[in-house]
Amino acid sequence: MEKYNFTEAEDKWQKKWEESGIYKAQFLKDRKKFYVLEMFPYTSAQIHMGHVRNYTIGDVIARFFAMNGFNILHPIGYDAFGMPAENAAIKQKIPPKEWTYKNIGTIGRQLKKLGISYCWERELATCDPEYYRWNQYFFLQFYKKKLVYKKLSLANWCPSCNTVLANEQVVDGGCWRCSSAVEQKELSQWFVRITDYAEKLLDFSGIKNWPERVITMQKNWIGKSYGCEVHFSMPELKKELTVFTTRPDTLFGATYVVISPRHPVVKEILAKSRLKKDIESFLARVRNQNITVETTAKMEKEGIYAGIDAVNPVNSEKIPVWIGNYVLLEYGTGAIMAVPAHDQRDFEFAEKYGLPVRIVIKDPEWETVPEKLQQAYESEGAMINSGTFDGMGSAECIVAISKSLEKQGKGKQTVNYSLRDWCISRQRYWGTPIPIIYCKKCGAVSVPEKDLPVILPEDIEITGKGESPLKNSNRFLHCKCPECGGDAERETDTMDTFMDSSWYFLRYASGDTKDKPFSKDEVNYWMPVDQYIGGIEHAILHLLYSRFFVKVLNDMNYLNFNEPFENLLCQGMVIKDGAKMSKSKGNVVDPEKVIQKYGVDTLRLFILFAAPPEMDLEWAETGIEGAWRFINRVWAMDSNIRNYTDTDKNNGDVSVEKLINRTIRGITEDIRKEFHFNTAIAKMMEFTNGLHRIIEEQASSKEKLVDAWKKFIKLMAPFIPHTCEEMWEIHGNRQSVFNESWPAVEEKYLKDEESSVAVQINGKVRGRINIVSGSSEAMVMENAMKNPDIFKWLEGKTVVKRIYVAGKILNLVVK
RNA sequence: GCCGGGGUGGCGGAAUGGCAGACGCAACGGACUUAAAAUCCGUUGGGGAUCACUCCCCGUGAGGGUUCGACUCCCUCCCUCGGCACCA
Repeated sequence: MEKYNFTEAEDKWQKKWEESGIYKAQFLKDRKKFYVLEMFPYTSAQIHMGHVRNYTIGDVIARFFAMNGFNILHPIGYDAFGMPAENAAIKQKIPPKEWTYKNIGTIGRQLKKLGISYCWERELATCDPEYYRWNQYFFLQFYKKKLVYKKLSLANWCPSCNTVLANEQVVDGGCWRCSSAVEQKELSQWFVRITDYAEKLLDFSGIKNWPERVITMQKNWIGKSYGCEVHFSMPELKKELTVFTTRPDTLFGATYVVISPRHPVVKEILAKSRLKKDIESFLARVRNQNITVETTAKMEKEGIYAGIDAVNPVNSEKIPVWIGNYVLLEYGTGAIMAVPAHDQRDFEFAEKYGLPVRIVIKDPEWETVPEKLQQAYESEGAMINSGTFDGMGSAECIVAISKSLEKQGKGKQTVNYSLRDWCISRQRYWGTPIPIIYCKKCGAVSVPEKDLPVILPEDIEITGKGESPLKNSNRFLHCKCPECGGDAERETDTMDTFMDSSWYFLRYASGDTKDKPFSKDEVNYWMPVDQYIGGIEHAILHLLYSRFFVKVLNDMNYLNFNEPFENLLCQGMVIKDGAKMSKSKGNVVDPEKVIQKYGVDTLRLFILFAAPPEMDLEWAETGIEGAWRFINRVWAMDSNIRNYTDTDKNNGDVSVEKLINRTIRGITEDIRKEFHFNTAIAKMMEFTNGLHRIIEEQASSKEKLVDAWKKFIKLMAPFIPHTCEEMWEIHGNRQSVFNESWPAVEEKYLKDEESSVAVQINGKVRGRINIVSGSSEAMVMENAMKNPDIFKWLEGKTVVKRIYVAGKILNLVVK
C-alpha cells in the first residue's frame, strides 16, 4: 500500500484553491453571513506554533460554516507597526520598513503553506500609508469631538539614552540598554477620552458568547466604584481639599488626610509651609520612584507631614495633612481621608508614623479600645463615636452621611472608575504619525484631511537614543501652518499600535476602500465578527479599545452596530516541557519542519486532537506520529473501499448506516456546541474502527459503504482539507468538496431497537440487561429479576425503592 | 491580598447528576519479515479471589455534606497555572 503523498496533494490543492478563488469573500446582501476572524499576527520574523493553532481553529470553523450554507468572510493581514522593528534597526542596522516587509514575505509564504481558507484579496498591513492614513483620519474626527486631547503625563525616562522607555523596556528599575536608573518625566502627550465611554463599556449585553473571565477582567479594569467626595477645608491655604472615599460611614474616624506628591496643591503648600525644606527633599526622593508593576508592589509606604491642617466637615476637627507616596493622583481626587481603624493601609501608615486611631464602627467580636487594635476592622457594624449617627448600622450610614454632606454642600455622592484615558502618544518612529502641526501663531492645528496621509519619512537613522526619532528628519519636522501659512513644526509623536488594531476588522469587511476608511454598507453586512479567535493576552487592551472604537463610530454614524465581536474564543497556549513555547526557553518546535516531515494536515489534526481549543496544548512528537498514522489509515481505507467486492450475504444490513449517522450527529454537535474538535476527531477514529470491522466481515454492500464513506470525507474536510479534496477527487468528483453541503443526519437509523440498561443495587452496578426499546418499567424489572448476577444480590432482602431512568439505568435500593 | 481557570491511569484527555477512564499516545505480547522499520491483531487504573467462564474490594487533590445515585451540586482546606494589585 502506498503512503499518502502529502507534498504533492498539498501543493496541488493550495494552487487550485488560489486559481478558483473559492475563498474569496463576496458581498451578497441576501445571504446569511458568517465572519470568522483570527487576531492578525505581529510581523516578527516568522510564525510559531501558537499562530498555527489559532489559525487552524479558525479554519475549521470557517470551512464548517461554509459547508453549512453561510457566506463566509475569513481575512488575514499584518499588525506591522511597533517597537521590535526599531529594535531590529538598532541591532542589525536594517530600516524598520525593510525588516517589516521582509517578514511579511516570510509569514505570507508560511501562512499559504498552512492551507487556511483565507480571502487573500483583503490582506492588509497596518504600516501601509493607505491603511494608516485612516488612523490619522479617525484621530482628526475624534479631535473634532474632543475625544482626543493633550495633557502632561508621566513617562519612563532614561537620562543616559535621553529617551522615553516603554514599561517593558524597564528592567529592574533600569534602562534595558544601558541599565541607568529610570526616572519619571512629565511629557505632554495625546490621550483618547475612553473614560467617557466607561459606562457603555461596562454594558456587555450586545455580546453573545465570551469567556466569562474576559468579561470579568474588563469589568475589573474599568473598576467602577460608588462613593462620596468630601470637602475638607484647609484654613492655612484658604482652600478646600476634596477627597474620594467609598466609606463615608467612617468619616468620623478620619484622623489625617493624605495627598499625592503630584497633587496640584503641593505647590501652594511649599510656598506656605514652615517645613518646606523637608518636604522638598521628600518629594525629590519619591518623584523618581518608578511606577512599573514590579516596583509598585514592593514599594514601602512613605509620607511626610505637610505642616498644615485640614478640617473635617462633619465634626470641625482639625487633622493633619500628609503627603504620601502611595496616593495616586490619577485615581479619585488624588487625595484620601485616612481612617486607620477601618482601613488596613491607613492602619499600617498610622502605626509607622504614630498617628492617632479612632474606632467608629464596633467590631462585635473585638474591643473598642484603639490601643488594642491589631489590624483595621473593615467590615460592617454599629456606629460609635459618630455624633448623631451613633447606633445606626454602618451600611445605612454610607448613604446617610453622604446625603447629609450633600445637603450642607460639603460633599456629594459620586461614581469613580479606575479606567484612565488612553495615552496614544509614543516617542518612537515606527508608527502612525499624529496629524497635528504646531504653529507659533495658531497653536496646535489639524492637518487638513486632503493632506492625509502624513507619510512617515524614511531618511531616519534609528539609534534608540535621543527624543522622538522624527525630530531628526528636517524634511518631516518643518512645514507650513495650514491656517496662516507661516513656519511651523509637525507633531513628532506617533500613535500607539493598539490604534491600528482597533478597527482593522472593519477594513477587512470592506472591499471598496479607495477614498474612505471602509464602506458602510459592506461593513454593516459583515459585522459584527461572528467568531473571533485569539490569545487571552489581549483580554483587556485590544478588545476594550476595539469595543470603544466601534461604539464611537456608531455614535458618529459610521456604522450601525454596537459591539465588534459577538463570540470570542481564547485558545490556550502551546506548551512543551512544562513551559510555553518561547525562544528564551529554547523549547520551540518549528511548524515548517513538522509540515515538511508529515504534511500540514497531520499537524492540524494533532493540534486539534490533543486538547480542546481553550485549554493549553502539550506538544508531543509521538502525538504527531499518531495523527500521521490516522491519516494513512484513512488513505488506505479509501482504496480498500474502492476495491471492495460485494457478496450476496450483506444486502439487508444497516450497520454502516447506523454508524455513519451516529458519527454525523456526534461530530456536528461537538463542533456546534463548543468547538470541541478533539472529541469530534475521536468520533472519526471510532468511525474508522467500526468501518474496518464492517469491511473485514463484508457486512455491507459496496453501494452503502461508498455512500457512507463519501459522507465521512465531508465530515473530515474542515479538519484535513487537502487529504479530503484528494480523496473526493479520486471518487470521481470534479468540484471541490467545500462546495458540498454538510451531511444531514437520517434519524431513522438512530432509533435502536435494543438498548442496554445497567442495573444497580444500592447505587452500584451489578449487572446489565438488554431490553427492547420502549419497554415499560415493569418489563425491565421482570427482566432484571431473571438475571442471576442481579438476583443473587436480592436474595433475602427487600426492595424498598426503585428508580428507573428510561433506557439507561435501574437502581434498586434493598435492605 | 483580590479575581478567575484547573487538579481524573505511565502521558494527552473523555464523561458535567445515571455503567469513570471514550479516543489517542506510551508499554507489553503476538502475526508478517532472514532481520528491522512500517503495518495488522490482542492486553493494559490499582489490589485481590478463581483451573477457568468470571467475581469482589478500592479508585476522579484532601476532608465533610446533599442524593436512591456525585468526577459532576454545596461547605472547608491543600496544590497549581493565569490575570490584577497601595483603586482609597
